Amino acid sequence: MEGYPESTMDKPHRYSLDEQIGYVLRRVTQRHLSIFSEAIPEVTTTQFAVLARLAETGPVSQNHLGRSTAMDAATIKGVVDRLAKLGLVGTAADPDDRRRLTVTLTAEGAELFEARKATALAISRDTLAPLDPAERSVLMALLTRLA
Amino acid sequence: MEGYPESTMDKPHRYSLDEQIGYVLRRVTQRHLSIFSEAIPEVTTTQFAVLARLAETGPVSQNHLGRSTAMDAATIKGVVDRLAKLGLVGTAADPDDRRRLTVTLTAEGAELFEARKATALAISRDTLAPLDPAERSVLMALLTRLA
DNA sequence: GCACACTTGTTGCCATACAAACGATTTTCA
DNA sequence: TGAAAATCGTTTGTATGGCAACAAGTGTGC
Repeated sequence: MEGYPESTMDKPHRYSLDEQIGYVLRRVTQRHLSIFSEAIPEVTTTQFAVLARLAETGPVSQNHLGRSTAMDAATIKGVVDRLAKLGLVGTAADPDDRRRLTVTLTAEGAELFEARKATALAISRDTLAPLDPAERSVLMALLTRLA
Repeated sequence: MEGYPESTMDKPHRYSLDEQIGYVLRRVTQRHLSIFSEAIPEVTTTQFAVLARLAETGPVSQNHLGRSTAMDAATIKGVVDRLAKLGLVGTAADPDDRRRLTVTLTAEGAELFEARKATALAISRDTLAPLDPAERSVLMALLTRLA
């Protein structure tokens, strides 16, 4: 029971919303999404994540793509559908496994990703702008351990 | 380095999705939401945030409540509607300003909040569990500066 | 006193996010 | 081999979260 003043026994448990990790995470995420959509209006953050992963790994099944981008099967389906409608990815049946749907980056998708890559990196920097370089490293290291 | 000039020099700009702040934030948030819904299935994180704020400040207008919990006017309406359906908050017209809708914590709402307060604090601790106390303080301080 | 600007709440649309249920297919193993 | 288990994609339902447009009410300046 070490390290938590204000709790553990029979104390009143003051609850300060503004100091809760979940609330702070939500606000930081909101700010980041705002910066992103301002700089890259063509696609959303999750859509861009899918493009980035496809550019990294090449064609993969839809389910596998979802797992590698931290998306539920239902969620990745919606994202892929919208990217397909935008012409940025294509889908094809897998001849070896008829359950599988292989997702591929189209030429337009690859082009858009390459064209916005530098901007996306700038967005990450802008999100972390209030911190100095050393603090950014610390934050990223700590956050990564919570993921 | 102002603006988003496509690329400062002509560097290749490697883009690693897993090292981007937005992606890490999303994954940490997912883990937190999972811990929360497991421990407090009755309401969602945003709904609990509204209960907490109401418990702190007493009755307020719906719009003001939204601003003080970082929610869009459209979002806070949905949250209040669902909390009202659960009987945890009540709404009443403001006699002085007929546009205003005053939101109040009901007895059940106040009771639920008091009963789950300690659990909610435990959820915050669980989310930060992979870090030691000193690291938790650093993370919260840095994150707060990004909000 | 009155046009104009602002605020408040509402609605609709789109995009995640997850749970649950389902059909089709593939794999496993008794 | 053949039934059970696992996987894959889909659909539905619920809940955020943002944007845009809107009506109604309030306030201000002239």
